[in-house]
Amino acid sequence: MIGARVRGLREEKGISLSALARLAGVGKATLSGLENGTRNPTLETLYAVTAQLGVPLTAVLAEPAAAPTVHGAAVHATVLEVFTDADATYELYRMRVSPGTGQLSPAHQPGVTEHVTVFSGVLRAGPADAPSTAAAGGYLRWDSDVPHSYAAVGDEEVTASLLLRYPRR
Amino acid sequence: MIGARVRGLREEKGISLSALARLAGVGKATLSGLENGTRNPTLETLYAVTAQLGVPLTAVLAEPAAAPTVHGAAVHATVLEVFTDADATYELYRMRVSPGTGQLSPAHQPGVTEHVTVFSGVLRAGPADAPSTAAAGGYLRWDSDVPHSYAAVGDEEVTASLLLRYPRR
DNA sequence: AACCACCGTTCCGTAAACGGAACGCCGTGG
DNA sequence: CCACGGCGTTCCGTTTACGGAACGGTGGTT
Repeated sequence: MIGARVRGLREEKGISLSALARLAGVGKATLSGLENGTRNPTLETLYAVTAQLGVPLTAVLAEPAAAPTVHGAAVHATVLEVFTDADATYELYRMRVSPGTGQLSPAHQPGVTEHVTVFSGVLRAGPADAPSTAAAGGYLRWDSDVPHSYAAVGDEEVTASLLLRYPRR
Repeated sequence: MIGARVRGLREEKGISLSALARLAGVGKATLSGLENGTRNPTLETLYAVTAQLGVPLTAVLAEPAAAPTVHGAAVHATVLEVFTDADATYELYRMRVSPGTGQLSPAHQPGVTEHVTVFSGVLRAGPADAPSTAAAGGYLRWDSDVPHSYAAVGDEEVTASLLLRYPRR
């Protein structure tokens, strides 16, 4: 599954397995085995690869505790970073919302807030009974202790960053 | 360096190397080598150990030093992601601001905007002549075509995400 | 003292992750 | 048509991370 993430990131960059192996200074056999999950890579190997992909190691490591990716009818989100401090835990996602049907998410714990900055497209999101709208460069924030919705306005896919803040209990 | 973190976490728990190795199901030689940095562990090994320590893998992984970073007197930022679409280019940073002296950044091109979500601490930032303040969970946004400043309020380090938006010219 | 339990390191044979080279496959072009 | 280059996979010899067993050191008990 970490192999799938590496492969996904690589294909997103439009670069071949051979080229990435060359750039990262690892054997093609190594990278092939890593992507296919038939090897158990060392940190050194994994770091060489992720560094060339321009992402932190954490971007490809599955977190059993927190939901690494959130899938839904319209929303696809991948974790960029998880951060914990004395007061709260933060999860930073890269989010895509497909045009068409929206998506409804159930309520989180009280105190949880969501913060969205829109990269491209127009997003309508927030509490299910009172969503707001933001275009590229815009920002939305809401308390997510009630059911909330996400939807792309128009027929363009929305790209955004989503920050989830879980206060310490 | 990752070995030092593992050792620190283990000693924090007041548990011996032998005991942790037994719990995690790895050899004492393996754990010893890992803590002393004389081995280059596989993911499997590292995960077995961190799981017994009760921390996520990310807790012991050093921040990727090879990632592009922007340094300043008080601000330290690393790129998480760069994204380009038809209208603009976005750069998403993880940012830390040290307490004490603030930092002044020169103006960017007209139309460039900055968006900050604070993770921890209290940040005062924005146009140099009219900065705003935000605490953990707060959000700031400003047009950065004028000189702008960043400063930590109080003596706690600020952690935040910074999104820079460069409209297409 | 001797004994014991446990500590962390080192030694060593085995298992496996490594890189390089070969392989088959597929578009391009002479 | 058949080279040719680049692709991803597989084969294979080398390197090295692995666990078990020894080792010396330390503190507690009799």
